[in-house]
Amino acid sequence: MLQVSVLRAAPEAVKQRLAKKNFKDLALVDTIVQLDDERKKLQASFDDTQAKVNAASKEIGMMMGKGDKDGAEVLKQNVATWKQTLEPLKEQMAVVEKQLADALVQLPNLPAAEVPEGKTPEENVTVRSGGNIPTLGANAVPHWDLTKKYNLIDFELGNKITGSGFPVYIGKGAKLQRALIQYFLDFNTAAGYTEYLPPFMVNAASAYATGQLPDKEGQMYHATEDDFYLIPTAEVPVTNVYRDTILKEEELPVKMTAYSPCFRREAGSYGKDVRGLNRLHQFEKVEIIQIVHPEKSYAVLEEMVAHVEKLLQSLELPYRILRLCGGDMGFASAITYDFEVYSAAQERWLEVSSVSNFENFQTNRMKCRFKGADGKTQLAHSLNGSSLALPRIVACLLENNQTDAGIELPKVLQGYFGAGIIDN
RNA sequence: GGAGAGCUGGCAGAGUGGUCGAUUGCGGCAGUCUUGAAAACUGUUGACUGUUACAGGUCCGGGGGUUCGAAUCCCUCGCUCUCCGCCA
Repeated sequence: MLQVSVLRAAPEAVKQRLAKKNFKDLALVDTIVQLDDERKKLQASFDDTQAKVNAASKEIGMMMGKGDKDGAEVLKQNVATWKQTLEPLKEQMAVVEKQLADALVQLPNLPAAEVPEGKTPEENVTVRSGGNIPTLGANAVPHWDLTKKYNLIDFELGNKITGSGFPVYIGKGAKLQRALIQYFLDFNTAAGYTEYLPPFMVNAASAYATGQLPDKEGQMYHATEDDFYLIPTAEVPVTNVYRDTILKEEELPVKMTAYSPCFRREAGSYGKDVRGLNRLHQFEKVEIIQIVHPEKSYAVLEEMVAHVEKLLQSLELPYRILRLCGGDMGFASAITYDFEVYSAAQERWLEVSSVSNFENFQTNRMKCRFKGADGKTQLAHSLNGSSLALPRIVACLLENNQTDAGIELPKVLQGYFGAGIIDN
């Protein structure tokens, strides 16, 4: 959530930047400043009266001590009168504060200067690409045929047990998942990330802190009996490690990585987009998260992009890195790089990672701060990225590396998988 | 699931109706001493809000209540610990 102080300082500049993000309701900025004015006015009036009540109460105590019951009685009358004016003020404040908070959470984060203009995915900018797009033989097939051929994943069985979008990994398919998770975690911890294994359900406060609530409530599975949400990404529990925390400056940067299954309701998608492993209700993902000094967050962003790129290179997959345009970026992000790998049999690019700098948008909501060398407390910056999401990586590994003998695995996975090829 | 105890500042731990936003110790920071460090001594050290700066206001697990006045009394919710039961 944006800081009101930022809006107050330069409302017109804020509107311009919001417009870049394709945000329509720009008048909301003025509304928020007005509500904040009103809030301050009410608060000042309330505080003044409260101060009088406090002073009088103290005096009553002293009078009682001296035995001046009559004097105390007079003051009690005064306090009673003041308190009557306090009640309506309190109610008005509650209303204004609620309106202010409701309005504030509707504003998305401001895009960074280097975010390209644009409204649709077509306007994203390709930063660079790497790897080789393979030329497949005439008998090459998409991954949903390969998983059947080698008995790696049973989608229909998942339908029976749970519903569509909940695949069942079997035999070598299950082992490949385990190999990838372990490889990704090892790759991340080798780069200095501390591994976490977080809860897969969170309470509402945690979901609110990372911005899943209130805007994306419908996208999470909700266990209503206990009011817990199944996590849509490890970002939610792991970022919340530092909710309501004041770090010491020397504790930064905080680097965390976590594997978790991810649960997404993702209603309303059809056809080829959701076939096979392209879009699921449950999938595996390894996430990286950093909490850093505000002055360093953009350098760290580049570091994280390079990290994910190195990981993709080690998997020998053809990839490209996109800088998302303003209109295609997420709500909380100031800048986002998407990583896509090329699915040779489907002949399309699939998103496998998204690396973002949230600046202080998340940390403001979470109250994640640090105490600087000057003794001042200020908000930290947070960043995260997938490193990596499994299903589409698996889709590309299977499709791009299919041969008559079986699926050839990249070198880095062979030790983890225990073989160099997936065959019958 | 049953019974009991508890939740106070980074940590430990006082405080049971009135100058308490909170004694004290540890830790942190600054200084004295020292070639330097340690020890010792002295001072300092919560967050939020508000103001140009003061002042002022709020916060003792969350919420509500009693009272002129609540960390302290009452209600309620949450959590932690101990014992018993059950259990991967």
